Amino acid sequence: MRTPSSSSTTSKTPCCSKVGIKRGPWTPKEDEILANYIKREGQGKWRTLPKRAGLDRCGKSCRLRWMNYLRPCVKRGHIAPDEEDLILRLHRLLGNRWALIAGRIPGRTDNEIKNYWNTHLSKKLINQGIDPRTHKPLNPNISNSSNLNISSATEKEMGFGSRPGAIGQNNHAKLVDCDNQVVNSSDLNRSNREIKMMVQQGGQEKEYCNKICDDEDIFSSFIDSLIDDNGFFNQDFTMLEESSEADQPRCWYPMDAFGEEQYNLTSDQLPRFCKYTYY
DNA sequence: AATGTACACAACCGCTCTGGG
DNA sequence: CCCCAGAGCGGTTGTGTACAT
Repeated sequence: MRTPSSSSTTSKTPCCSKVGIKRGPWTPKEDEILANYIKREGQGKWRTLPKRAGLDRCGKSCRLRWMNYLRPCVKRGHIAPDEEDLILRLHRLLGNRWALIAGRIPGRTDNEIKNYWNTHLSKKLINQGIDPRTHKPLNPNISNSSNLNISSATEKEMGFGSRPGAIGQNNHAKLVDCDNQVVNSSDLNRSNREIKMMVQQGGQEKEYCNKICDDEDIFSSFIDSLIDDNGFFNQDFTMLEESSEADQPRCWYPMDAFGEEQYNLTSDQLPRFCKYTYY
């Protein structure tokens, strides 16, 4: 790890400019002091925490050590195949938003996922002929991604899609914001969270939902739905139908899930994404 | 056995965002 | 509106270790 003599090669001063602040690997004793202090006093006020706890570390270092290593909920060890698949899907949706990705994988930290991505998954994708940044084939001539061992969910397109199967050939969909600008995956948790879905059906573009993602929980559910194999994006849009109850908030759901009968469903019975997609 | 190389991951850095005064 | 401190994020680096020569 870094030693005091190996500090940044730039001329900028490090965050811990104080002489005498210890850097580099944490000792078991330091871990114990930090963990005991946080258990006793709680976390926060990182800048002053080292002094209060009696550590010769900077606040940032303490925070990092706690968040990435000492927290009781941190799960360490081998990344399971299902976790790996989830990381792949989330990265395809969110890009290098490690904290956001980590937030959806219980017990894993952003640092751990970032490291795992850089040391394992990016190389794995490259070996499979996939650009790890775009999740698209490195060689444009290779279009059949089913040979590339990507789950169906990771193939979902956020813009207009035309992938036969999950997205019908004649019905394409895109997510747009309130200005009708296409929302890319990297924009999903940015400032504009009013998203609606535009679906092309029979030559016409229909608006299927809007005003979603007004708060973190709803946005969180929206992300869930995007990465869920059984979620909306895996439905064939040819099966979409609208509720027509005039005096109730209308929402859409895939017909294949409920048949063509009159809907009489509680919110709990609706697909997760649909719960929030009124218009 | 000695040396070199590649890899994994903990830790650091600079930057941005947010909220309070 | 501005300033500042605190917190958090993503990119990068350094070191220990496993493996190859």
